[in-house]
Amino acid sequence: MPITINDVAKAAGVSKSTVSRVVNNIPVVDMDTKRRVLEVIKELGYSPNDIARGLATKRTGTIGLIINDITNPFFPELARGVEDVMRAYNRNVFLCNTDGRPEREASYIQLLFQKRVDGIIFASVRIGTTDLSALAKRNMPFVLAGRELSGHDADLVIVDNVLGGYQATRHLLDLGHTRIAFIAGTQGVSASIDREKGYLKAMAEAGLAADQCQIEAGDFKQEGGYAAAKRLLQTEKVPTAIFAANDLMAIGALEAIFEAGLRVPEDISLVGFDDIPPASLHLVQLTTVAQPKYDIGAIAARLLLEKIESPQAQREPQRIILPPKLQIRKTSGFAPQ
Amino acid sequence: MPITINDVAKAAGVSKSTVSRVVNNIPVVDMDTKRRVLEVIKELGYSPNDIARGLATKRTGTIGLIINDITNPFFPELARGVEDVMRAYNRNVFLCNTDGRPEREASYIQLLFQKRVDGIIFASVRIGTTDLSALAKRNMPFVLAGRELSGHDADLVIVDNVLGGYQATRHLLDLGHTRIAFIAGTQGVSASIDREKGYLKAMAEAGLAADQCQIEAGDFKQEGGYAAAKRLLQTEKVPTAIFAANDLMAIGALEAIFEAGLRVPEDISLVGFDDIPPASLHLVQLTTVAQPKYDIGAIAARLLLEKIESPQAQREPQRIILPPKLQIRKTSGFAPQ
DNA sequence: CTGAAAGCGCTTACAG
DNA sequence: CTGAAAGCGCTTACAG
Repeated sequence: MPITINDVAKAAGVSKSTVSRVVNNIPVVDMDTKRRVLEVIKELGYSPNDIARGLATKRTGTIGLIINDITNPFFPELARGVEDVMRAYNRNVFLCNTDGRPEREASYIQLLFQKRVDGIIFASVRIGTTDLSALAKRNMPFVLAGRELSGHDADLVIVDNVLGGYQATRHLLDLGHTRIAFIAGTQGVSASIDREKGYLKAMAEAGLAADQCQIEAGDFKQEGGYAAAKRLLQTEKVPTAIFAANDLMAIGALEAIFEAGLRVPEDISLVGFDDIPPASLHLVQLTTVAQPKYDIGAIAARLLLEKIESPQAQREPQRIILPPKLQIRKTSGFAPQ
Repeated sequence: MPITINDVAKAAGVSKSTVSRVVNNIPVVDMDTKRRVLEVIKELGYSPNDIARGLATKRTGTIGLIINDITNPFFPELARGVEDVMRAYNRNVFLCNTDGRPEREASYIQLLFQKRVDGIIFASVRIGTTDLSALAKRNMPFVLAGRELSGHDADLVIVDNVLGGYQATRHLLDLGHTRIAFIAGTQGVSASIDREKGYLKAMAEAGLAADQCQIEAGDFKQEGGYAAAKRLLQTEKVPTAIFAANDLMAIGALEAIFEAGLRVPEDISLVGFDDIPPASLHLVQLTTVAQPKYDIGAIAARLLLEKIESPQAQREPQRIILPPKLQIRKTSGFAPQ
């Protein structure tokens, strides 16, 4: 049996109240008794039961991190960001993969409720409205990371997707391209919509009308990027540059381009978004718009801790918008004549 | 305030004992009262407090997953494996990154104790002996995934590293190579030692004496592979093939080889180990020995659940050895004349 | 500065 | 089949 606060109290000749006070560093207790209790704790190897503490205080020191899939290279860095700050505050984080499936998200939220987590971070997942009201009903603190939630202003931290899309397109325009295609991400997702906005804005500024824009549907996955690029290469006016709404699709597009026997960037330039680790591989060298993935996670974690610490503070939801950073590598070059 | 078992009991006109019984599906309770209680539960939206339950039962339904770094592409799949089976059993998993630092590992173990996890999975981390005795003292169920622990036979699930090393080397020998170098992983780690054993065995079988083997020190990281390959390329007898103890180092080696102006596989063949996602990228196409990463995680999770469910069963520790699979891609070819 | 007591929300023998 | 009671290991007013 693990030893409890009672064992310590008995051995130190004090009440468990005092033991509790020294464990929680409540300054009232006498120097000498504190020392004695501390000694006994060390001697017995006592470590407090956070479950019992959680029942008494209604704080468990745990949070949930809900993501699509840790196997998608966008997420590990973000997860590290949240874990690192949570660890610094002695919090533990539950890893929850939903694969973007609403029923899984709902059941995970339910499970996290039962585990009485102190809060939840939703990273790049779409939250259903029923889930949202469930969160509200329980008064569960949460923050959004990497994706907006239309029609609901929650605390969130994201990159400036419009600006990022603009930067990518601007870069291509500066290289002399005019036939620039855009491969969109999953339909209806704010990240894709905003990157597209940036693309359209840059195109318009360059005097290229909307009907000169080519937008191809994608899904944020490698296969979707591959298929979209394939379609683009079969159009009458093959673009000289492609901006893909994320790196996974850009990598898929790269494959399609090579299969078609074209060179990058001599024949076609390519720009992605995210800067996932494979993008910087020596063999890939993808030009892309980097998101501060680690920071997104870390800042979201700090924001959540704030909300947990001062739940009564009915302050406005915070929207933290981080700057994207164009990372020029080898897949973008001057437009062919 | 969230509603409790007492609220349900009152509303249903029964004692909380019966509510508890229907919640836990204990078959004794009468059909009608069960139905009534179930109705009230639905109506009130009651969900049991797992913290309180945990205090009473000494089971929290949580486990810890201790890994080096989720950002290392080896781990996400393994983590998915454990999470998927834990989710299927309504368990939650705490993600713990240690970066291989012993003090972090120790403090995480401590934290997980306090959270009263039901068990711990250690994936590819070295467990210190003090940590080991702490686990034993607390009677904490644990299993090892992906790495052995010399001098202690715990439950573990790993790939057959000796066989994998043998397969990789054999493949190179079959292609006519004789000057085959090996880039080792972190010193003293069983995975590296065993892969080297497989390498030496294959070399010996081919009649190549130990003094014809070139072994270069590495660290399982990309930079280490890069540096090791650089050194190999500067030796008198540049090898015609390199077997790196993992893919990250193989990718680093690839970079060094290209920088030296050599072609792969025409000038040098390269084989890795693990089959991490970047290895299969169209642009990389690394020949490698695949580990069933997902399965390692999933099987470790099942093993841990077994241990948790029947702690008294003093059965022998189980050693589950999974077969590796040679994945031939584009970085290995016939030896040059 | 310290202790006794109540309470957090469950489970589980023990009676009936 | 059901309920009253004790207990899980803490915290936290409340007295003193």
